[in-house]
Amino acid sequence: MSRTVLSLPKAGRKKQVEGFFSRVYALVAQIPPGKVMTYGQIAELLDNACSARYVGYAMHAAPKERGLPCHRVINRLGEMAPGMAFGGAEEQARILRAEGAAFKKNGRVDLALSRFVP
DNA sequence: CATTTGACTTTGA
DNA sequence: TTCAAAGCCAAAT
Repeated sequence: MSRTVLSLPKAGRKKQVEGFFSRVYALVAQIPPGKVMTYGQIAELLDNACSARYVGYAMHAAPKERGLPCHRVINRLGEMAPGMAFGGAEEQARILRAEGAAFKKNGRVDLALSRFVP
């Protein structure tokens, strides 16, 4: 099977793993509650030195223990991670709504209002 | 060092 | 908004 999950830096690993992932973590950690950011937005803030694809990938490898509000990071459509990254898209939407994020009738986040702009 | 893959984005229809 | 295809960059094997 193709694990290819790029295994995120394990806690027991050496230092200096902080390459691209930690950078995303730091940025996501700066997202205030009630606000969300798109992968492309983060990628752009990272000096465009990376592709939006990898930004989301950093989330996939982002350990929740790190206190990383990955649930505030969504795609440009205002949708969250497919499948179950947080327990379900509905659960995810509920969390963002609890933080005060603006939601559209479509059930998606209103990026026009909840987009975090540094 | 080359290949593969991916929580995305953009453009066109 | 949705569907489809291409582009993109970085890390793992």
